Amino acid sequence: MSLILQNIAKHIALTVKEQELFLSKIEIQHFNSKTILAQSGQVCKNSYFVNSGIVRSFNINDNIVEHIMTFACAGWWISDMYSLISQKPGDLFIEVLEDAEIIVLSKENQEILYQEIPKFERFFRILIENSLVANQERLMDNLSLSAEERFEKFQNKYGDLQHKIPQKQIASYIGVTPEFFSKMKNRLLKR
Amino acid sequence: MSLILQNIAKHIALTVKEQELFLSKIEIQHFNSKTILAQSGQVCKNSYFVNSGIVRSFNINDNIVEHIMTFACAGWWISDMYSLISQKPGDLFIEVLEDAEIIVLSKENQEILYQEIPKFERFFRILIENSLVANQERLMDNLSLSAEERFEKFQNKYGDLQHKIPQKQIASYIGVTPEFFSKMKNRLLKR
DNA sequence: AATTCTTCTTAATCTAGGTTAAGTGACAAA
DNA sequence: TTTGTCACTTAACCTAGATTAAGAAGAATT
Repeated sequence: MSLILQNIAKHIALTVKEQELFLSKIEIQHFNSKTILAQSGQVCKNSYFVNSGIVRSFNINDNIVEHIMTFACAGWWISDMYSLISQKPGDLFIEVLEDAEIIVLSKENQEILYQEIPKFERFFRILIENSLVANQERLMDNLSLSAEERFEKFQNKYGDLQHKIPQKQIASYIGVTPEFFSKMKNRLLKR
Repeated sequence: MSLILQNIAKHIALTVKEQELFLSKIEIQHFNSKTILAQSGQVCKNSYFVNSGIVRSFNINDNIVEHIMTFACAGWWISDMYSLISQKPGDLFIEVLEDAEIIVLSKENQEILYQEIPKFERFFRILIENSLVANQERLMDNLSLSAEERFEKFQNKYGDLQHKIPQKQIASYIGVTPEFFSKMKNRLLKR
């Protein structure tokens, strides 16, 4: 539970009362692997903060091909921002990859937090700024780097996550087919 | 001048006094085409709001290849978010493509606005949320769509901008070489 | 008017990564 | 124990888009 308070304390200072109010607005839940937290075609109602376990978000295009938007491990927030903001049906799935303890913050409670503790505007602004920066970097990487270089960046960003998830999901994240990823990985091992 | 007040009014309501305070914190400047507003390797000190004209941000990788992050036309904000937030040297250039009237908001004044009119936390949070969503969509498009489809999306997003800028910059935005773009365009015309 | 730059084009050739297909091993269900 | 499913591999072949190079036409400098 302290993980999320630490996460908040990095950016804003809450009084004890504010902490209590915040805690009253969230819910801790345990989800098993393969649980779907949000679905393409439906309105996303929550933000999720991962206490433990692994979660991913991805979309599926016409072809049945999955593309991973992001992974979230302990200490990360995850949601379908488009759907959450617009309250229209989104096109992301959010799925638990490894049994997880997750803090659920509903959209309504988030709005209430903004009203009751305006500092949370700042907190979430900073969170989103950081996501935006990370996302812009990833976009540029996809425009200018080779698959090998993108894999290297993935490794730096996610550390040992690579050994906890099926490798076809790493392929999907860096934007290549599982077959090509397998070939590439072997090429790298032989060096 | 009213353009930026409209832009703000879309998300937060300011009193007349607050409007005046805001206006005292910004500066209107006119820049000619080719002016560089921010440079790779330097700390970005401002956010820019385009009143008229066209601006772009891009980076240059080892090879001398440019990759366009975004275009900004009248009514759009543009900056190097990474550098602006972290106040470390960035890797984007921001350049005027067509003579422009631009509102300059310095990082310091932006921080002052947050303090004096906390509603601005909300305003910029919403702006950044929208950028994040747009950026995530573009990332997914780059992972899953062909060059042709990405061009179509560019056209939908930027309308007649395509006739105001050199076509090699469209190529750079969608992530192909100018040669390939030229070929592709002719293929499309022949349909 | 001549020169230089820049943008755009065309075409030949090349390659990173995709597609298809077949096979292996691990493990879960029946 | 068999059947199925899933993750991964290997290999042959294919293609979107890159690279290289050359030339044309307009715009900008001299």
